[in-house]
Amino acid sequence: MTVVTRFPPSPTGFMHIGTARTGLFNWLFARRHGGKMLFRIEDTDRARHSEEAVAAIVNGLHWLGLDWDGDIISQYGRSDRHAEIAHELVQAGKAYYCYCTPEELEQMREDAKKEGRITFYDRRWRESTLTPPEGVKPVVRIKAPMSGDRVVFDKVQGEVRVQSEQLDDFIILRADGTPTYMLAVVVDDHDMGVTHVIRGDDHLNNTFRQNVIYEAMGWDIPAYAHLPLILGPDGAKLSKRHGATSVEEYRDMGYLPEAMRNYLLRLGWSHGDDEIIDTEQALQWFDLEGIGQSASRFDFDKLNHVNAHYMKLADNQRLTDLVCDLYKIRNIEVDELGRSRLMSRMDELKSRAKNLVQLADDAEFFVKSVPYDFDEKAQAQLNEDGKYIVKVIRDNLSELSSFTAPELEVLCKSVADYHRDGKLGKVMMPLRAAITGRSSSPSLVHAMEVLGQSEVLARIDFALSKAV
RNA sequence: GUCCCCUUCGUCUAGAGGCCUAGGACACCGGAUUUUCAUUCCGGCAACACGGGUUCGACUCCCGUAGGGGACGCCA
Repeated sequence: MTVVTRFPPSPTGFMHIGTARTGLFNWLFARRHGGKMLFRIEDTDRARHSEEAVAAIVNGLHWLGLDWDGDIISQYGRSDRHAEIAHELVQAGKAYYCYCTPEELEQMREDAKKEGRITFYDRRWRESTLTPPEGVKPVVRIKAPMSGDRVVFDKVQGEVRVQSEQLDDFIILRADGTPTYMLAVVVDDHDMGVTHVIRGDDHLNNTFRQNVIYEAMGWDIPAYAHLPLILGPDGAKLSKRHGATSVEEYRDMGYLPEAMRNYLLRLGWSHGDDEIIDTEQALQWFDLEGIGQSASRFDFDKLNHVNAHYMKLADNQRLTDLVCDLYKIRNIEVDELGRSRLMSRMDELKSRAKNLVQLADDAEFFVKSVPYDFDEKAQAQLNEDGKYIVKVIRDNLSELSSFTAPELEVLCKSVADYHRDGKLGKVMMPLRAAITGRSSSPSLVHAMEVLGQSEVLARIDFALSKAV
């Protein structure tokens, strides 16, 4: 049997991080078994049908590096088929028309609440021979079993059992003839040949309802795997106030897609003590057995750590492109010279940064040119003492015939020996402030080499003329 | 409120009755390296929610309590 999974987001206009993880798991499982992952938009509700919203999800998926098989299916486009099944069930006596008014339902709901029941519909039209009231468009309800236990065998949660009394005759077709989600998922999953339903825990209860439809139609029930939810760092449901909830936000914060995949994978799935698991490895290891049963909290520290790891592995050319994209957003023009400076120091830059934004901050001085700002700490470095030593360095620098890192280091050391008791920091810090405008930077002598003699001298002159 | 699910260091987790003096990773603390910051490398702190069973033996199995999460729509 070929494995077929599905990725069925609601078109909300962005891709929630939980949706992304579910997508990743479905994708890994399908690919691992040489199967397919289908992509379906859950838009039975006409109001949800939106091209832009779909595009946002597609972009998120692309960025994450996941793909799918076949065309994107719209549930909205399949409503005739859904309605057909609903009517078939009515014909077969497994579903029926219900003419209850919203008021009647509201009343039943209140009564149920009073009695502490989970179900509320009293099935008054189930076997009714009453004449339908005038002018009321009926909904179609399915006949749910009224006694015994219902059981779901879940790949993650194990055997889950519930009493049939907990299920009522839920609606499968609305009064306007459109299908409800419950009907649409089942019909679509069946028609699309889905073998494994891997989805959020919040659907576990729905599974019992959906199985009623499968059974009424005599269809095979797929394997289920319900993933525990991702919570915010404080244990509450992950929401906007925790920071980022959508994958595009993580992209904008400078995380790499391969790092997100690794982090998301480990959040709720494990393979012994392995922590760094790249996608290639995951494709060989992923299984449903490794999925944990409890909800997990999103931890930025760990994400940062994983991301830093993948930053070090990333291709320099690619990182340079990504950083230049960030500079573009910052309105910083990067010419060929700037690019080549970035490239030549990328090995060091990427080993220092936890994410792209940090890398961009760290390397900004490479792409800026002479009038630039000095941050507070840099200004403090350029006091009388600082300026004095920078001036000394400047005089020596201008006479240097070979402007390379080793020689620059020797020079700085000798200046430190001669003027500052051998304390190299006393020399480097003011110099760093002058050249980069900041109090911390990558290796200064290497940076100077890359910047070149005339640029370094120009920067020093600028700093000396400007600093207080 | 009713039903369902969950419960190992602060966090992510390993653990399928004796391998556990409970392992790893992140974070944190200390040390080494370093021109700053960061990296890197060592070392340290830190958990089986609680109460009952079952068993020669329970982190592992069962029951209960507490806590957390989810579901209860003509939403998905």
